Amino acid sequence: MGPRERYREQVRDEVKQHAWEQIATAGVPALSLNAIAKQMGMSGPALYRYFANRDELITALIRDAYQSLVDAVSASETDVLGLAGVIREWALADPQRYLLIYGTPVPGYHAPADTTAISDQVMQTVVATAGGSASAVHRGLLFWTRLHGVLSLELAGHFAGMDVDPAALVTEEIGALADRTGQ
Amino acid sequence: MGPRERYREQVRDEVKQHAWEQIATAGVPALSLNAIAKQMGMSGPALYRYFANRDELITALIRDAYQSLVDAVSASETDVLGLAGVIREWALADPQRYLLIYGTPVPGYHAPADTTAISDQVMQTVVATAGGSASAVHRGLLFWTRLHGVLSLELAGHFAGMDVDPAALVTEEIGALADRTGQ
DNA sequence: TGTACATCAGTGAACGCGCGTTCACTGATGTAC
DNA sequence: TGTACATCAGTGAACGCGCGTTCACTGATGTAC
Repeated sequence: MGPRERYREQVRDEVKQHAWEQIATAGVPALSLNAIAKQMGMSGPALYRYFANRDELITALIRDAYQSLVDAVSASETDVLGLAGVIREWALADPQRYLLIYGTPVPGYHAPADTTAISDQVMQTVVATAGGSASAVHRGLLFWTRLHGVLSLELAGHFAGMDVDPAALVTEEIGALADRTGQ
Repeated sequence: MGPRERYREQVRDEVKQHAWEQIATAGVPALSLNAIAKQMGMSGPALYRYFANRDELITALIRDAYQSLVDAVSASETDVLGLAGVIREWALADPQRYLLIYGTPVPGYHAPADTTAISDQVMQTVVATAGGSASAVHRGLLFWTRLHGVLSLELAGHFAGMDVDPAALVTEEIGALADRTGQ
């Protein structure tokens, strides 16, 4: 990798970093190439050296988000309950990153096929941790729906003023699943 | 209610109807007063007779969505499993209506206090149907997180190509909850 | 029943804004001899 | 080690667009006498 290529990677990373900050502040729809360029002290068109267009930048962010989740999930060798904790921590560490993947889909935007491949990897880890048998696939599915149910309502702020302990809820729901192992 | 007032209501309703169509097509962020006016054969500024600004229109939509859910939920006198079915049907009938309430929140937008009051009504029905005791509140919570877990993943298309029957999942998860009644 | 007046729906022009994206160009940087 | 050339990052101007919103105005509609 020559010096020019290395520089390209650095700038691409910096652009993505600013993109995440924008998403965190005002959501995906407000993500603007011009605004990012301004933040970086560059002119708008300069970014087109690094991303073909706005959609390609969003795609890169989604890919990174999935990859980061796969990494977090692969690195942890625990039981189902531990796995749920890892995923929850990952989501809470950067809510917008979780919501970019599992939040309300942006109408009109279609993720490229290879991101689906990465997301399957997450599911595989879930299934593997849940057991490995045929019914484990089913338990893996329940793992997802239960965790996502608590997590997405928590991140959306729907527990506000309801005296709810989301962490305890996750422990309860996923713990009950773990007890079913071997049934 | 005089004829002018009646006419106002009609136009407001028509505006909201077009707004829902726009949301269904391109999501909330793409909702535009000018575009709605054009669809109705009016000039943009005309809509300001009916809604003070864009945010007030969105608030009206959210209020209507909540109210519609409360109506659907109040009208059905069934058990927990039936209630889950009613809510799921309501969500599937108009996914964007469900997502406007329980989807990824729009950063920067804060719903007025009275919509929170209506959403509490939904929760009350859930709790009442789940039983009525103190632990029923807890079961009501689990009802929500489990149903929302399946439903939101289904609407977001995350079950695509996974050979999943969402209706069966809901039946299984909510059914298991119902069995815990009296514990 | 007919007229006079007040109310209010809707128009068109205008403002300022920021967006994505293209294009021709400058100037710095890396590379090959 | 020094020079010549090709590569490529970044600029500034420009295009067309649609947005939310304000404002002065016209013309129709309902209301009071």
